[in-house]
Amino acid sequence: MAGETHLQLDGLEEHYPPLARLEELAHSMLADKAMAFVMPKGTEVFAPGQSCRGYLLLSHGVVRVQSVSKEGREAVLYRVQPGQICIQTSLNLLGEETYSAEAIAEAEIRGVLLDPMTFDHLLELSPVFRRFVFSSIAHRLKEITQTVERIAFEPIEVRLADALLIRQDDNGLVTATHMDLARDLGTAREVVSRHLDRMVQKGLVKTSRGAVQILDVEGLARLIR
Amino acid sequence: MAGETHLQLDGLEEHYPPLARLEELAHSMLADKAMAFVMPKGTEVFAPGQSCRGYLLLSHGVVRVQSVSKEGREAVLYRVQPGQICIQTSLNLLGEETYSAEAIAEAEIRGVLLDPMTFDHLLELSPVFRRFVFSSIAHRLKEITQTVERIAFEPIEVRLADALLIRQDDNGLVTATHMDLARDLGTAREVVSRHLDRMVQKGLVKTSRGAVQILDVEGLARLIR
DNA sequence: CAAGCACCGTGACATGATCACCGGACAATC
DNA sequence: GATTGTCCGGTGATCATGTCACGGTGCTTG
Repeated sequence: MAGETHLQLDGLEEHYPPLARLEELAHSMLADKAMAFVMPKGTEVFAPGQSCRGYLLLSHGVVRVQSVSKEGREAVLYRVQPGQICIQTSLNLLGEETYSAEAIAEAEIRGVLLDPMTFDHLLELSPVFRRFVFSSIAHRLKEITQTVERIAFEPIEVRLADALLIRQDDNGLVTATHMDLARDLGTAREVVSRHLDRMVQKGLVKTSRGAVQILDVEGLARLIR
Repeated sequence: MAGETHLQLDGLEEHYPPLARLEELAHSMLADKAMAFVMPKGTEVFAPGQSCRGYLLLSHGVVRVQSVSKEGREAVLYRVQPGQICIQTSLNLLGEETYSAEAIAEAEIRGVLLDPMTFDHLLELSPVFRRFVFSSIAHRLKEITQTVERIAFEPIEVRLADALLIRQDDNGLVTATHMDLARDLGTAREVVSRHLDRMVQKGLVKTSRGAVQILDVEGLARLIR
């Protein structure tokens, strides 16, 4: 049983080495109280109204956190990668006012769930855990700051090239509709279509229904610089 | 001496009541180790390169945190109000990569400076302090999320009306150049000038060199809804 | 008072957002 | 295999915003 629970932490430690050096007491507490979870791709980890009771430590998969406007447009704030905390939950836990962000699992996600009390205890007794939490928060804040910069200052073409490079698989294939990409960038579908057109003209990509095939990674990367 | 230091905390407690209920030990530690500071209006609290060694707890004044693009355009990320922590410093302290945000005192600021070690000790021994820190972070994250939403979804007119209402003094006077307002919104001066023109046409405001006089607060507020 | 500078106004143009609409691709069904 | 409905993508018109290149005006300083 203990072995099984310990196994659940391995994924975390792999992505965040310091967690492997957790103090004896903290480690056993984490292994004891943390509840492993698996959620399928597409799960809404948290939504504007509903609050998720606990802190999520991610070991596998990616969570997209996005804000939704009244008119239904969306923009990605940041993505939570393995080895990080989904601190958005702490907002809900602290009973802040209504909050218009939602989190969606972009792939199957795995990790552990910490109840608020255990989280607080770990903060209290483990300097290592404190560093882990704060570096996670720092990373989050940095990402969202870069999001602001991109939306405010970068032209769509650059942001689109960026999104394509991030979403490509091993073969340079991006499985996403124009609408998906538009949501990612916080813009409209037509705008994405037109820019993809230009990229096709330049021989950078090839488009098909529901997917974009990258032909020239180097060329896209040059656009960004 | 102790009395004097205690006095420095009063401002904080006033804005964040829970801090007044700090545990005995934590309170004396805070009073003992925290260094009071006063910085004049316009001080650069931290800049992209230079890192400020410590955590700032603000009791008076406002700090504007903004991001700066390569081309020199700026956009306000959020403002730190009295009773809050300037957590941006924690980013620098954690040795994250270069960071393109800067913080500027919009008025004379006062508060206390906590060295990293004391900060960590307080986190360890005081549940109240932990709640304070996390609610501060939650607030920050919420503000910056709203910033993303505003930049991505709100038309300039609305954001300008918002900025004017926020910056007005007791008499409805906004002491700022068009350029200042443009920086606030992350847009260009000309855009602000033209929108102010329209507001003048509608009788909402009156403009003069270096200042905008609000004539119809209700009208501006209606624009925002 | 002359020069310099900060502040503001303006027109032309490029880019992005919005709206309305269309046609093709795909899946499910009969 | 034909029919139907839905999702996906293309297109033109129009408006909002950003960018560029000016020019003017009032304040300040020598």
